[in-house]
Amino acid sequence: MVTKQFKGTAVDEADLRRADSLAREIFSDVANKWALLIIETLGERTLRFSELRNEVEGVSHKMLTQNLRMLERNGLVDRTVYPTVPPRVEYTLTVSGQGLRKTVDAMCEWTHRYFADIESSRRRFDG
Amino acid sequence: MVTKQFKGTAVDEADLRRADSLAREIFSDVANKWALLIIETLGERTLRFSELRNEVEGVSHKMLTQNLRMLERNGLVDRTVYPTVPPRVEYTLTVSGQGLRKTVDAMCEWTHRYFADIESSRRRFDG
DNA sequence: CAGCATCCCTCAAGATACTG
DNA sequence: CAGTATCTTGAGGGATGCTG
Repeated sequence: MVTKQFKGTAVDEADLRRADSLAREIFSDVANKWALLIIETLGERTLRFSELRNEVEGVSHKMLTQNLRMLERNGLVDRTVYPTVPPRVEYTLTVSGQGLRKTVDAMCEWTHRYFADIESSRRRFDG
Repeated sequence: MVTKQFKGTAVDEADLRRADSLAREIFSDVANKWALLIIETLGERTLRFSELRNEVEGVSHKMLTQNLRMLERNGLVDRTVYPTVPPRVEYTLTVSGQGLRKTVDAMCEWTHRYFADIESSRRRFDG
């Protein structure tokens, strides 16, 4: 996230600042619990809204909608509407979404790897 | 994050459920903007509270304290207090903290890699 | 300097209800 | 079924002041 400054070169620093603030904005969008859980749950599958609702433990209708819109806006998920009655809407990760998913997978692996450490650290801290 | 159920084996399902809910709790602690930015900022360095405050763009005194406590509790950062006047407190990532940092690095790389895609996707969506 | 406590307010998020 | 809109609440987070 740290942007090199290239001070004294021809690089326009205003551009760098814009890019940096945009990067932080993307990071803020993506670095939140629900977004990451949705990405992890989607994985390589295609799921309907209601299926996601069931699989993402504890997410409300509203939060799911909001986060899916945000992920769609950033081009991380594709949204396909089938104009049937009742409507059917399917979500799937895009290429960039899959890319992010790999990093979320790594976070999950990290959780399992240090699970015991974390648990004991908590006990030490709390006691 | 998905825990295999091993249905019909000797594995105690209650244990699995406890582990699963703990994993989700850890994930919720860690998967938030400030925690990840702090981890990324610390990197391989050792920083004082005030240095972190300056380097983590936009973080308030209170949020920084809260998140550092949380990270300390989970054993991701070490906190060293030098009993001088005025006091000096230094923070550094632990081994597990470094492990998580690698995944955050990957997220940052992802941001830069898909930066242009995301920007254009946003324009398409907003227009 | 770092941390804690207090106050206060905004906005995030749940509940509910209505539409295509 | 999926999405949007409205209302309401309370927790998140800022500002301030005090302490070791």
